[in-house]
Amino acid sequence: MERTTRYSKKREAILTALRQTDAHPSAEWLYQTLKVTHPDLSLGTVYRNLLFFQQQGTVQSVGVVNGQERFDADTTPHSHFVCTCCGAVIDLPKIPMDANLNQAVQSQYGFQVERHELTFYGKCKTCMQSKHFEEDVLS
Amino acid sequence: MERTTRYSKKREAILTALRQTDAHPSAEWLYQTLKVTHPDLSLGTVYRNLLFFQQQGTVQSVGVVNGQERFDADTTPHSHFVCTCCGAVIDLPKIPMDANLNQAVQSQYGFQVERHELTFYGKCKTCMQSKHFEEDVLS
DNA sequence: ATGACTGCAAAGACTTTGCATCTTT
DNA sequence: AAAGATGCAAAGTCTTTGCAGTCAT
Repeated sequence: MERTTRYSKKREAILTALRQTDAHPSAEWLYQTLKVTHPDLSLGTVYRNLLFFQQQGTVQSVGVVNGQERFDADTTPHSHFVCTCCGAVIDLPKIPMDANLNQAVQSQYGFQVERHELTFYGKCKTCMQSKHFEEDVLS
Repeated sequence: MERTTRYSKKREAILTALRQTDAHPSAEWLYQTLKVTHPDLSLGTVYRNLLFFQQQGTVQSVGVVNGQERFDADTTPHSHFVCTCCGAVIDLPKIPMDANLNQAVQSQYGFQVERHELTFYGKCKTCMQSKHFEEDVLS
């Protein structure tokens, strides 16, 4: 039996929120943001729909930052910068991904490569300017 | 006051175990492995020492795979392959990292870039050969 | 009506932490 | 003796899940 998909107001709201931000939010962020307009939203629903979108290919995880998984509605290949100080995840459209690398790994190692991620780590502008020498939140 | 570091048998064992494998193990893996020779080892100690090594720069995290953080005692820049089927993390020494990219991001975006990671995702040879069409364990 | 979707809360998984004890220096 | 390191267990976070009720088709 094929499992059918039905419309859901919450699901639509979650995807819309994810598409309207470039913050690569966590489940918690989406939950807090959407609770304003959808007071009866449940955190479990956010998690369930994020999983749904990932299986659908609509949304991709950009990894775990500071213990929280972060999501991106832009599934086209692009690299990211992660601030080890504040945890911000920022798109780097000017740093292109090399699609040939997948093939290179595939032929040199014999793996079946689906995609790759290019992620930079360091301090974002805001954190660079902060006079306080605070500890990085990331290892 | 400066905090001094003292020798510890357990700490040495943890680092040695991490250096002797290329499996990019999790804390749990190290704990289970070392419990054989160090029956009184505690999982908390493994976590505490992994944090210690990271702050020291001796060990690096290669990210969270399947909910578990994975560690690498090889801190020289190199790329990785993550099997989305079995969770294996494999070094790709033949796929070099481009050290210039850090500088490129730094000058084009104004961030203070410390390092970058290049990670490929797909199926390893073992999982490719498995006749069973099992679900990927990763999203 | 059927079965997908949700809220709620409990459970699960991984990691951190407090405190008494043991070790290193 | 002083202070770091550990064991143990409790606590803390983030995520998943069971179930009864709700909603879309």
